[in-house]
Amino acid sequence: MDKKEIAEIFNEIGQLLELKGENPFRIRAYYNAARIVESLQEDLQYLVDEQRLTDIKGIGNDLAAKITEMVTTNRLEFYEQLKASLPKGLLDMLRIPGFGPKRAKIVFDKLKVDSIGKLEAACRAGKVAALDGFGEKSQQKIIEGIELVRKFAARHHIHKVRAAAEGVLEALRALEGVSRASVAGSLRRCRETIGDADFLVSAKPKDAPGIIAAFVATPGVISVSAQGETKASVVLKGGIQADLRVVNDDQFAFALNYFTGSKEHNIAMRARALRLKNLSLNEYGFSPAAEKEKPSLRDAEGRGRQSAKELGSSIKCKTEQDLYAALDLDYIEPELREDMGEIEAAEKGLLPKLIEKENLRGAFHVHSTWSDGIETIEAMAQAALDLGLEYIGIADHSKGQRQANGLDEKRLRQQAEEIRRLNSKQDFRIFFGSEVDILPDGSLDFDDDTLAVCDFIIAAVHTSFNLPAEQQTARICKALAHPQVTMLAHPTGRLLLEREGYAVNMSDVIEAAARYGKIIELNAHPYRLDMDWRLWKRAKELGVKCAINPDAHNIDDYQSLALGVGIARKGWLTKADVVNCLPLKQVEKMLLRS
DNA sequence: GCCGTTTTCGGCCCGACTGTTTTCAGTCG
Repeated sequence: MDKKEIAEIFNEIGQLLELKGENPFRIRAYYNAARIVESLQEDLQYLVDEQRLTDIKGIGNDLAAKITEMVTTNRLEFYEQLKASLPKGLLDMLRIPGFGPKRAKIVFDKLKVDSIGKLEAACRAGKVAALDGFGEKSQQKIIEGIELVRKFAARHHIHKVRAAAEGVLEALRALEGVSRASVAGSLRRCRETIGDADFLVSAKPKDAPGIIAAFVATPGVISVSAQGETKASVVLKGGIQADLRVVNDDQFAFALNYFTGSKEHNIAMRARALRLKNLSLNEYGFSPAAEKEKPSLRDAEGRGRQSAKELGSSIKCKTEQDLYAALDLDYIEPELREDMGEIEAAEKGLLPKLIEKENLRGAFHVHSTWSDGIETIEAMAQAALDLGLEYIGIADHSKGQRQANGLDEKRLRQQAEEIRRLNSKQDFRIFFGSEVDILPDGSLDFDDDTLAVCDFIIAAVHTSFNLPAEQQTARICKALAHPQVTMLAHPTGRLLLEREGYAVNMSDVIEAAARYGKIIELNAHPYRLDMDWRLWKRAKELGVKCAINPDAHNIDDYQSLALGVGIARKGWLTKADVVNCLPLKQVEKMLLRS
């Protein structure tokens, strides 16, 4: 079993234990282990062989034994038994919003409901409302939740959520009484996919209800899931869940930090506040750590909450920078907040200076009317110049892409002429490349003499998506070994290709790129946004360079470069890691060398 | 199930909202 499979099993164990009503801390240990294993960089087999699993924080004797069992025998007895003890459909039901393990257990015990289908039938028959702790409203919410699950099963692509969020944020900023407003959550952290869009606003308490009311009435809101005095949840067009919180301005930095997350980063921050300063940290501020038997904050209707707020004012933080400083940490950019080493690095002053959008001086992988682009080379070059870039790399499709009007050897040489002509008459450099198909056996769509016509070659998989992972990986690694290949296009092509059954072992691909000194493209195109940020972190460690490319087929596609930079930041990439941050002269040198 | 300048037990982050309660449990982030 590989890391991903093991992580999935640990996650599932966590859910199953929740359904059984197990100790929540034991459950957390499994979720935690899933995350740790998935992002582990060392080879699992080595760790098992050398019995070093327990050296990893969060993995004790028990989990180490379970990992060892999975690695060596390809199964886990404990998991098999656990799974067999509960009906399979129970896990599915947890995907229904507002319907967690406790309720799943109740409907199963009382009504023998063990699937989403049966749950829906029971709701429609009015049986769920009659249960203790349930009612008409819960029953209706479950029905709506089931509809939502069916309609919008997946997380949303960040391009889509960003576009929807921009309008909402603008509307919030324009509201009477709003002093500061920001997006938060995974949108701010720049995850490739987003579960829901989080918004945070600061305002005087008296203005909060009006702001909430305006938020739920924002154009684009199709339904309201929850509406309180300081918090509301809605569904935006396209099925995007959006949450808003309103806080006082002196709480804004704390709340922004809290709601930006990640959850794991928050937990680490709170633990640090307790350990180092004996302070309790929440979304409103710092407060002295509570005594052992803490008085119930709920009892004294309102007063408890108020006193917590008063205590919170003991250390003021106007900005998140202040907050990190209060915990003796350098400021941590939102993209890094995954509890993947950023806190340790911030403590030691070792955080990298992340790449900025302004650092980009050019972009490779631009298409034109020569293949399937909708603009001429000249128009694409002009648009790039208007954006402040100094160069682009044209890379139209090779002859294998017939449907995309791929260029054969003859047209490729004609295109070389055209680009030479354009370069001679304008003060902007166009590099001449080709997006060459990697054939199923790993060879390239052009012979070496033809490849030599180009300044650079982007190798790309466009066919045989459904090869077994091992074969797919070997195919790509073979192409990377080709001396004339400069970079690899859309290495995972996740969002487009996963649907086609595309599977590739990216760790091997990154290692091959390191071995042969090849560049890996970070494809920022909306349909191809590439590679998990953990993989970019790995690539950086191995010294593999990245090219943030728009895969542009029209002028608007350049806009996605900004998002590409966000993902690169998430992978801890700096200017030095990204080849299109290089000035023109150095790019020329680099391409001539290869 | 993990962890330990309070280490082999007793902790483990914290609060809002909802719907069902008449004092709270469940869920979510």
